[in-house]
Amino acid sequence: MPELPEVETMVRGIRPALLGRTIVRASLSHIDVLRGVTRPRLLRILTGATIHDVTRRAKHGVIHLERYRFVLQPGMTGNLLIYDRALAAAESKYAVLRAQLDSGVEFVFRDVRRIGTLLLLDERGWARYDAGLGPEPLDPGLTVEAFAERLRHSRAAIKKVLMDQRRLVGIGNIYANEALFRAGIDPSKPAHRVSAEAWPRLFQHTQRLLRAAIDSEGTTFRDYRTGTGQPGSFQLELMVYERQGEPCRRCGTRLAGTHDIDGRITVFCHRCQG
DNA sequence: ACGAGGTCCTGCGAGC
DNA sequence: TGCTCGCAGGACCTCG
Repeated sequence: MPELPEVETMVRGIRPALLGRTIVRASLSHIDVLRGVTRPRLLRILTGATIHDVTRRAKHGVIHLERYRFVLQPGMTGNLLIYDRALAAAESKYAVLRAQLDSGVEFVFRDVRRIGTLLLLDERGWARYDAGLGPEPLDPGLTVEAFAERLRHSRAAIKKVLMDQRRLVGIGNIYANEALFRAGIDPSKPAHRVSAEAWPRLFQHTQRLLRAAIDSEGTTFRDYRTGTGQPGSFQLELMVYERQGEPCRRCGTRLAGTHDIDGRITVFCHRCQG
């Protein structure tokens, strides 16, 4: 489930191969991933386009073309991949978008479940898209005050608020669970009741967690791979996610699992996250 | 304005 | 063995 660290890793992985390259041929196997653009139009614009930059915004990859930004939202099982060889049958089966570069390398958006989406935005569209997203948690300009201010007014559970991309981007279910454990905050606590002294802790642990996960090239359970096809390794460092029923790594208490918040699996330690 | 809940997708594993 | 069903969840939508 690509969240900020996974998308950052994929973008870093594909960037060197894409930078300055021209797309000589493009194909799209399913149109249900497209938003606001038709297949003929997308392929017409991609073909012959030169890639000026590849960046990340929130949990999305952004391929900068001359007049457009091509936004790839991996969703749950989406991958941004570079191949310097022919694809095996199993690899091409789920290759939703394929783009041959003038270097001979192939860029692929692979997505088994196709919850992922593709957007082609002009400058106005990009501005609207960007404005609808919250700040980047690793932006050096983001202060603890601004972080807390954006989250603390909601009456919803802090875990749900932390995952709300309009308030703060990049955090999904895995890192929300992990950040709240590391900060010692009960995931079900309404955000407006989180204590003043807990916000700096949450801010610091969230940043530290995301940086560590990037260093480990993300968390791989099943589908996620780096831009060059390697699994990440942060799954080895998870404290709570996928560990319900197992002992807390800090105090040994049996970790609780619940679907009570936003219908998503929440794992936490009753003792460490009182 | 805000929050809750439904929908899209397919592979996988549990249960019968 | 072979089937059904529930679940995984990011983004987006509608409804209250």
